[in-house]
Amino acid sequence: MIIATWNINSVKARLPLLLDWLDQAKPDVVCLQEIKCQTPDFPRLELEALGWHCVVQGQKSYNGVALLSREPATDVITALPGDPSDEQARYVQATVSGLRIGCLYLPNGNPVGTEKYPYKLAWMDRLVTHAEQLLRAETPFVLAGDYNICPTDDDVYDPVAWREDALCRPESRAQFRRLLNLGLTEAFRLFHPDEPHRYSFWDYQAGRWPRDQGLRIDHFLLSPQASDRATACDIDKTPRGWEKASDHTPVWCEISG
DNA sequence: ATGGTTGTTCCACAA
Repeated sequence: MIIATWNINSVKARLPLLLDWLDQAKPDVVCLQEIKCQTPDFPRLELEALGWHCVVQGQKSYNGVALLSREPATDVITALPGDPSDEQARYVQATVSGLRIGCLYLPNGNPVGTEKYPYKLAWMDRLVTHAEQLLRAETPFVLAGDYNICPTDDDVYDPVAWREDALCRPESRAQFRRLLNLGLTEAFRLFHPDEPHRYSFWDYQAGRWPRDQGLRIDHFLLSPQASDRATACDIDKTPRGWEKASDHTPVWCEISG
């Protein structure tokens, strides 16, 4: 079973590229972030006609997440628990073929010094609490998405320039490590322990893509039972080079059984 | 020090 995560930066602007990539990569589950549309405006009919089941949590203008699956999705959750007043569409979760899959779009947190940064850290508090709850069930799960966190300096093209950014600050990285310390495994590093400078995002500005100056911020965190079954994880750079590309490229993980 | 894009919406903001 191939699970992919892709921040597509508007599902409407990116639908042709999404359909091309689904056709050639043939994933079984796709976690999408930044669909940037309200739920009724999601291209559900087009995707269902191609055999996809869709779980969608949209929002006007910003954010928005969706989970596509070849097999039906059950036990759907459309918000991260822990703050009923949070109206930002950043989390959906469903069970597909016995595997529980969370699709998340973690807050960016910039500029640090505004309310955006504490919102990010508080959102990660809630994610830690939610992961603890999932672990108690002792069933395999995957938390996939745009974490807006560079876990280490190896994941940044210029660590000094990015040191104070919300994606790299020590408090952000400490929150990410709390997830690992629960017993979750970061899938890309499991299979690529000695490959610094592998990125999943390249800014549109300043020639970052042609110079390969990127960040690795799209991740898979695996529960112990999911980690046991993981067979591969990699970044598919190809779609970032296409015309009208998203600034993120897909990351995928294979889970056996 | 500067660089200088994209999508959505409205006359900026978020990334």
